[in-house]
Amino acid sequence: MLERTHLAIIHEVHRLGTLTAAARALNLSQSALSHAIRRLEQQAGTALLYKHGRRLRFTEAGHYLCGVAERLLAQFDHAETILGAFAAGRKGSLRIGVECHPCHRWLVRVVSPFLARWPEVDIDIRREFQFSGIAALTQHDIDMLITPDPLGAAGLCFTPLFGYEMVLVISRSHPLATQQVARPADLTDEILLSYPVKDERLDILSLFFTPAQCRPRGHKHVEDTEILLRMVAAGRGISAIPDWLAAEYLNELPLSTLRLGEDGLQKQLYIGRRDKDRPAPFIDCFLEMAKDTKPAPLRAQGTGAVPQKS
Amino acid sequence: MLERTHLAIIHEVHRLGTLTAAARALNLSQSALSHAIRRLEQQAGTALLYKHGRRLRFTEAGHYLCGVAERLLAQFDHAETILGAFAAGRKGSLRIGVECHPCHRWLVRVVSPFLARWPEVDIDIRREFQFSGIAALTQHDIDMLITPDPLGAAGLCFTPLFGYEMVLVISRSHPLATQQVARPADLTDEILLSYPVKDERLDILSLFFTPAQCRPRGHKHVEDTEILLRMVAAGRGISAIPDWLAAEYLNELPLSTLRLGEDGLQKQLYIGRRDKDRPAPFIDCFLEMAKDTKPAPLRAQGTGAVPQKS
DNA sequence: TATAATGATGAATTGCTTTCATAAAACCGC
DNA sequence: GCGGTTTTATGAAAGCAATTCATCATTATA
Repeated sequence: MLERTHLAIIHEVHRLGTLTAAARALNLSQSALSHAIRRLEQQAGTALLYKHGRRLRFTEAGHYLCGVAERLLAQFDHAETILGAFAAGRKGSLRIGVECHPCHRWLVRVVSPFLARWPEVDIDIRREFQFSGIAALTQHDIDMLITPDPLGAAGLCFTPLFGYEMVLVISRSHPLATQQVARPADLTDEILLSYPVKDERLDILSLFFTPAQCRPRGHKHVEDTEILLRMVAAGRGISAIPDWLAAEYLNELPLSTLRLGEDGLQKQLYIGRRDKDRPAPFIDCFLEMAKDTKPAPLRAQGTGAVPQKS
Repeated sequence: MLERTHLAIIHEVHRLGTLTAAARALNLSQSALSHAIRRLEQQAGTALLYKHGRRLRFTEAGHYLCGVAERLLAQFDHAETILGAFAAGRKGSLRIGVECHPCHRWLVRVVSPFLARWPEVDIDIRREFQFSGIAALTQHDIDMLITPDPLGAAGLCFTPLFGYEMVLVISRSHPLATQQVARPADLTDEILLSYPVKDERLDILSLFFTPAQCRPRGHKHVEDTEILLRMVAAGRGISAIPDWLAAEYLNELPLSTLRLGEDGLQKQLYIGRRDKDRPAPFIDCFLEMAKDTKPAPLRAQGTGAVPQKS
């Protein structure tokens, strides 16, 4: 069986011209090389080298193998370099799951500088999970989960990123736009626009409407934030989004924000990972960068909700 | 050091899912694989596999190595196949030296069918040698030499291919065109046209003029047979070429051929090789095909020389 | 022609790989 | 939940293949 050592021997003999020199270069005895080549020749069934004077020359088969050696040895070396990068924690991939739909905008602000700092790390962002984000994390489908709902599961740990408030967005021409606070009963005649997520994962339903035992008149799913907010601005529905996300659109679109209930709908974003993951420097770094990247808070405005400390 | 066996193990574990199955496939014990992987991981400084339930899953580094394995193992397999072809004598290269300029036309008639029969054999034809063709053969610069002058040298052997006669070619309108035989003294006023070869290697000089102690009025070198013969046909000189080569042009060009001296200038073409060369089937085959490819003899014609038995 | 350099070879040794025996963990069916 | 089964991990012993050592043969060099 052709082995890497054989290729190394062939290569060095070709490079240095003599067995003796090649042996020195490989920290082996001349005898070892002679034996090794002989064995290889017997296995291959063809000569690779022949004596010419007191030096060695390559047969055709030997020359061929020489070319193979050059190519393969380079690939071995490269593979070991990459493996070294893995070992040093420079290289890797980070599959990030996001359970919070509007977080995408914030996430790209973390990812861009991260990619610049860790050129050998690949990032993959996933938003769809077969069961839940937590399950995907435990099953090693993803390496990190960004979620507002840190459901405990064995072997996972969650780090808080920042707090925010879910606010109601309505058209600026909406009758309620003059109020500061919205109550469930005020909204029973509205159409709720939300990301395409199961009802139980929509805070405005589970934490606002349901406790008050009422619900909006209708509910439609919209995939894209921009489109969702334009529909709200056009008076075709209401929605609940994080305050910092609303902040980004208040100048662009005729929107107003209202607090959801007296105390507001306070949330916290978490980043979760597996406890036992080998501590890769770039993972820690991603965490640091994520923690340091706070979204711009919602500026207080006439008809808007008061922003929360984050 | 990353070895082929490591790659094979990684590959089989990936393919079959469990160490036990991979061990069976590799005719090794499960323990051997476990130890081998552990060693590799320690050397690499990074985990490659981790337990997930009672099975194994790949880490990122492991996955990377898996890709490396797939590529490298394929290359190893391919290299061994090629080596097998060398061993079986299907593959190789044949560097053929030609010391007889006009033989090129004959040689292509041998080479074309040979290449079709031995698709894995490369042929390289060389006509220029640093010293001589014989030297090139002994020094392994070429593997075969086609020459009319089998100068003995230790370790070489020559096989006769066919006999031929060097004939004088002159323009059909030349005064001598009516004769059958040319004598040196008849040609002292002519311009000799020859291939660009040293004088001592020109038979018409060393075997025809020099013994008669005379020489042609002038001597010019022409590289290309076609051009050389067109110049002869135009009356701008005379030349000596093999009878079978002349035969090919007698219909196309207004040429006449004359015997050089009473007995003609008889030659024999040989193919030489090194004694100790491993007997590659394709080399023997080339020899057979060369022996079987006789050039078309010169048809007897009114003003031409009588063709020799070959 | 003596000398140095190089490769080849056989026997002894070394060292790595493999196996064996066994433990530990995890899944499966009842 | 609890044996039974499947799978990996591990330490010690065994086996085997690669390496070395000592030496010879050959060839180039001064």
